[in-house]
Amino acid sequence: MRKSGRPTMIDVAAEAGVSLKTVSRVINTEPNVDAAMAARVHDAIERLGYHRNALAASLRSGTNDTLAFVAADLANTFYLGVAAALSGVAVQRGMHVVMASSEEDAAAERRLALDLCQRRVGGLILVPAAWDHSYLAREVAHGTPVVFLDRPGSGIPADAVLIDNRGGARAAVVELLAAGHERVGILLDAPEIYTMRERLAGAEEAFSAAGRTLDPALVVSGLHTPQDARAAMARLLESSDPPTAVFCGNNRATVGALEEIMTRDADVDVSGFDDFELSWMLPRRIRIVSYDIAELGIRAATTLLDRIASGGAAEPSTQLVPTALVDRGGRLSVDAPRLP
Amino acid sequence: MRKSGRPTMIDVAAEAGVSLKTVSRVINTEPNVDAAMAARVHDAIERLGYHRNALAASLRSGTNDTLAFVAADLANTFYLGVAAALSGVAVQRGMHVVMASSEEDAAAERRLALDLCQRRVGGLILVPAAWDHSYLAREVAHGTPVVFLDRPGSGIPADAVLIDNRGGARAAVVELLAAGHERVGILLDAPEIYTMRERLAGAEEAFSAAGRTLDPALVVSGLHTPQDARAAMARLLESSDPPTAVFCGNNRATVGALEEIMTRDADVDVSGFDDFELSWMLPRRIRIVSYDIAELGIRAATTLLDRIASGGAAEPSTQLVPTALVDRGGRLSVDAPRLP
DNA sequence: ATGAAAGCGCTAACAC
DNA sequence: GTGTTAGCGCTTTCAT
Repeated sequence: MRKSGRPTMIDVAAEAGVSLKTVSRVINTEPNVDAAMAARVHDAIERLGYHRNALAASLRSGTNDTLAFVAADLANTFYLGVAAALSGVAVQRGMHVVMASSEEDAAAERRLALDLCQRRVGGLILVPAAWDHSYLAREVAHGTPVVFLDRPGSGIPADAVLIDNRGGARAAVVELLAAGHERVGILLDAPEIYTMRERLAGAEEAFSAAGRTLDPALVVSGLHTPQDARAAMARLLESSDPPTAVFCGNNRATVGALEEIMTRDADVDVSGFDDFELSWMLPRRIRIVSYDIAELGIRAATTLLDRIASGGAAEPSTQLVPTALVDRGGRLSVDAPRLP
Repeated sequence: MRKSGRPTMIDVAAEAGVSLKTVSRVINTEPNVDAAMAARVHDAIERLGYHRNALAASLRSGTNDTLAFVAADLANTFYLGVAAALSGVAVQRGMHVVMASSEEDAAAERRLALDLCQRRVGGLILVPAAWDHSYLAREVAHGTPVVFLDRPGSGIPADAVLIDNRGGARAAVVELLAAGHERVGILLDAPEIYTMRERLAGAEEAFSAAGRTLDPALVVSGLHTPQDARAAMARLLESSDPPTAVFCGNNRATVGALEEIMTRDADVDVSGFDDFELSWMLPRRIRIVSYDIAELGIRAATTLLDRIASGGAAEPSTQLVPTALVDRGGRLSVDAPRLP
């Protein structure tokens, strides 16, 4: 019997008067087991309060039913939404999800990712904070598939699930230009961030398509908080030739810009990437490049699970989640999105 | 060498020309290892691209550096905030966090919790969806500590980290009564939810303290979405003797009530439990029972980690995270909270 | 349809 | 200081 700890399969086998292997067969619902024998085993399991040690099973079989999600910032609702969606898909398919946050730090990402591989997770979903991911080459080669989310990775064969950043930004700016705006400000987070570069590129494409060029004086980068964005917006509005419209590269920039604009009651059209909670409650109408956050998580999870199931034969793919330009604010709509 | 898979400690030992145990010592930075030997081992590790198999280590040692967090609803920003805080504390102390969501379903909670115990997680942080947790008695007895979060559990010795629901609600309603409101509506989610019962009890305490009693006609329960709350608010406002103030039991109720009140431009004081994003941006002043979500996660994680470290000797404790009654909306404040 | 034996990769006792 | 020997609890051969 158990010496001090939990009951093991051996204890169950002894209790049921069968062999170890029979217990294993019953627990894993393998075929070719006598019903009466199975019943005896189940009885013994019940009596002993036995629970299978998944660690041991995983060690022996080499399989693992845990996925890992390394986000760039788990405190961000975006990644949290992704995590929830991921988790839902995984649990539905009998797997679990470990989550961790790199806090946008390349070294932390590397440490976490390798640490999770040490735990022999079944696969890795990674929001790149690092530039180069060849440090994962061995893990991928040894059968731990990786899916990049939100930003592309490099250095290893891996699938990627991204947002159509360029297309979404282009559509938003095309609209501003079509509305006759001559001076359009652009507020962005750090250019080191992939999505910011793509969104800026999208804005530039819109200008090119209109046969115009973006005024560098109206592009402000490195805005990390709404406060940064608010200050930047203030400077733009106080300049000699202020913008009449602004495109914001993410929801923090949008909120900051709005705060300044609303405080001044300035006449500036606002368009921004990323929806945010209660955006529909804003007293002023704005346009938002919106997309389905859950869709991102669902696609990443299914892509990873499929690759695990298939053994990783197929070519790495890159999926783009589409965006939509929508109205927010300006009225209290009845079909407001549910507060999570 | 490796037959097909990853290199093992044995491979490293062979490569470095030392024994298995020496490699183990080097990897676990045990004392009493010759520096030169350690260097040789590190070289071999580097050459082979060896990564320790944490599963095997955990199986053998019986310890596990993964914590599990079973939330009631991972799509809720509240639990996500908790999860992020938890995760931060855990990673800081060299542990990982697995997250799962019971979706407020007792059976799902049980399945998930036991499943995670099968994985021999080091400890469990649980938001109870079930009423009875004696199904975990064996796991707790076998050394898997449990901490209940947000709601108390039952049937097992376990720590709990809760919000001061009663105190917060009482303070909010005391204030409404002190402001001279004769008729105060109360909007709540399902009474099956512990926090709702506590918050209602707090409201009742406030009435008692004022020598008054709550009018049952003004208490509406079972409001799960903002839409439900909005409809309930509409009914209250259309009644023959409508309330002049309303206390909302959670942020969904607050948002729904506000939507109806703002649409009608009704003169109703609003006070609600739970802060929410952009609440400061509301065009109308409200009062919010606020608390530090991260604090909840941090306390739960440290409590669990301490219990794991101490072997679980101490008596189970219950901690109450304090609340504060704060102003929201009514103006654009400069010190707006950061958008996550 | 069932069982015996081997071993997954590592750590914990003991030797030396 | 270092090596040798046992297992952790399970799944996987392979035999019966």
